[in-house]
Amino acid sequence: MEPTKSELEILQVLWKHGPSTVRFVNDTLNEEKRAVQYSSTLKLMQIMAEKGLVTRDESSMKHVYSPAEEEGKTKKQLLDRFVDSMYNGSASSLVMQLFGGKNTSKEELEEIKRLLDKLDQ
Amino acid sequence: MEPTKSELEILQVLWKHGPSTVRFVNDTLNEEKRAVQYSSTLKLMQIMAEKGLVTRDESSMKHVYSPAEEEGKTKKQLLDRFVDSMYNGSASSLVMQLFGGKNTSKEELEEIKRLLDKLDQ
DNA sequence: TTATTCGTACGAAAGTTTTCCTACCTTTGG
DNA sequence: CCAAAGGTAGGAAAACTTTCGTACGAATAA
Repeated sequence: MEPTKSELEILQVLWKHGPSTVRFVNDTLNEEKRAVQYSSTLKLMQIMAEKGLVTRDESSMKHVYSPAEEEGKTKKQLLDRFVDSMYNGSASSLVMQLFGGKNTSKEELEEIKRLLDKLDQ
Repeated sequence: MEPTKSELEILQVLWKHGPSTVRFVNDTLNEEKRAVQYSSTLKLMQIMAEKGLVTRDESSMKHVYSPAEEEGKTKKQLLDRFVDSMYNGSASSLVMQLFGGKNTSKEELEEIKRLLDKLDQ
């Protein structure tokens, strides 16, 4: 299923830091993103567990939540959806949009091409 | 302001076909996307006019709606936001995600590199 | 032991987005 | 002229997302 905006923020924390408690996720969100109450984060993570976006280990009193899907898999899925809805499925259109502006340096373009070369082998 | 998902669908129709009536947009959505009532599309487009996402010409009885912003400008904005929230602002991460999978052909990669070369000049 | 702290669960409510019913006006075809 | 078709406006409601107060049990420290 599709994570919402807030759910995605929580997933990012889990992907970055590994299996975590609600307390940890909430603290991280408050540091890195925005003020939010513990009970709000808890609620959201409970909903995510119901939806199957995360799993949770209830063996200890402090439940430990883990992402249900790999970061790459979920992100690729969201990216593909984005490309479909915005660029009619054309990845190269997206790339042009991304680098077509004036604010892309020669160096950055070279870097990208180098990365693409690696893929090519 | 940020278009919502449905609003974006409407903008896409307007960008693709130029200034249009509600009737035309609604028909197009029903053909290309999903079943939706005329009055729903109307309402949405009225809201978009209020928000300033579209302008409308009321001189005729059939109001004609136009996108307020250029397609490229809006899309670049949304794309940048996407890169920020998903890839921590790293465009090359996104590109890797996009082409990193097994399902990218050599030809497609070459095509992309050719396009990047053009930008480089 | 007992008060405090920390955890979960639940429900309500607020905010946002989407949908559509209905009233009412204008245009059009017969 | 009159009925039918097609247009806008507005409000209500449904659906979805987000927030948080509160109850209550478990752990902890004094």
